[in-house]
Amino acid sequence: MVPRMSTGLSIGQVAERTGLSVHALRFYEREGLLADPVRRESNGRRVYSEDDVDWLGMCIKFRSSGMPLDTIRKYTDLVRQGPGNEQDRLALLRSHQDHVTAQIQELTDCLDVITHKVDVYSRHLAAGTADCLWTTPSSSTDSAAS
Amino acid sequence: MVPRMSTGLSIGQVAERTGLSVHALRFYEREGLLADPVRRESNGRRVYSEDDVDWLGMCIKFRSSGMPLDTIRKYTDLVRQGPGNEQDRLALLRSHQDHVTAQIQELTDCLDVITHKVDVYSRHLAAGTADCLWTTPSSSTDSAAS
DNA sequence: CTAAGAGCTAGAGCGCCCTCTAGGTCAAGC
DNA sequence: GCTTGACCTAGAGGGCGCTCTAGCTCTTAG
Repeated sequence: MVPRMSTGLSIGQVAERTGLSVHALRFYEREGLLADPVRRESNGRRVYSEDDVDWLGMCIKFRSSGMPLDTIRKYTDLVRQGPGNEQDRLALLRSHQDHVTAQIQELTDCLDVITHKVDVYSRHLAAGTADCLWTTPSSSTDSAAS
Repeated sequence: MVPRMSTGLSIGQVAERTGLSVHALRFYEREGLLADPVRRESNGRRVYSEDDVDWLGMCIKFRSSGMPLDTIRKYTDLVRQGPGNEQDRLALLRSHQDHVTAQIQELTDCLDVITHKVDVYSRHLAAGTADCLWTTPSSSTDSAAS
């Protein structure tokens, strides 16, 4: 089943497309993160399909939203096992969805704090570059901005 | 029994309040993340002030929004140096603000992908638990959900 | 014929951020 | 007096996610 011979990509090409390093690609493979085993040329070189690239794209999304490699492997295993475990996949995805949502919330909270500090400093700097204010390096220095 | 004066907290109490471990608190201190040196009792034990706790709270916000310890240390150094470097502090904060904004964007994108997959699986599971569909464990298995 | 360049494997190394251990002090309670 | 528990220091250890090295094979261009 080689749907498209037309696109058989070398590891270097996949690295370029995905932004992952060749090292990372081999590493991901060793770690069992690829849905199906990468084909090899007669000389042993990896040949990636478009599906592989798509899958890697999904892995990258998972990773960049903080899913540990271990969890990606679990998901991959489920998919590899084939039909019948969709509720497990769904549970895993939902769990991650919750996690990402929580992360966004957390970051949004942090952003509020940071933005507030930025505003305080901006205003402080705008209102007189002369440093007549701010004479005490004590507690008020920064906590005023918090 | 350590009901101190209104402000004078042991490392254990600070750990409890902040959620950091006592190890982490000592580690942060070693790493120069505290605005002013922690006071000590005569016996050498740390005594934290409310300001220290506030500062730590800010560090935690920084950390949980992905600021490396190194950057927190730089910020701390600026604050410790006292007035006169507000534009530097502001630059650092703005830079982090951008970073956090980008992270939120990234996570939001990931969440879209994940939510889409969740929807696909939900629909699939809702529409017949019988697994008459989904017969091929080949490419369509998961990429259909992507 | 040679050299460059891409690929291969196995495994070591690294950066970050804690976390834990060893070995000790001190204060309070039984 | 002895144990318990919170604290101390210095430094080792560990998890994660890559990244890099060593030593090799091929293929291709000059």
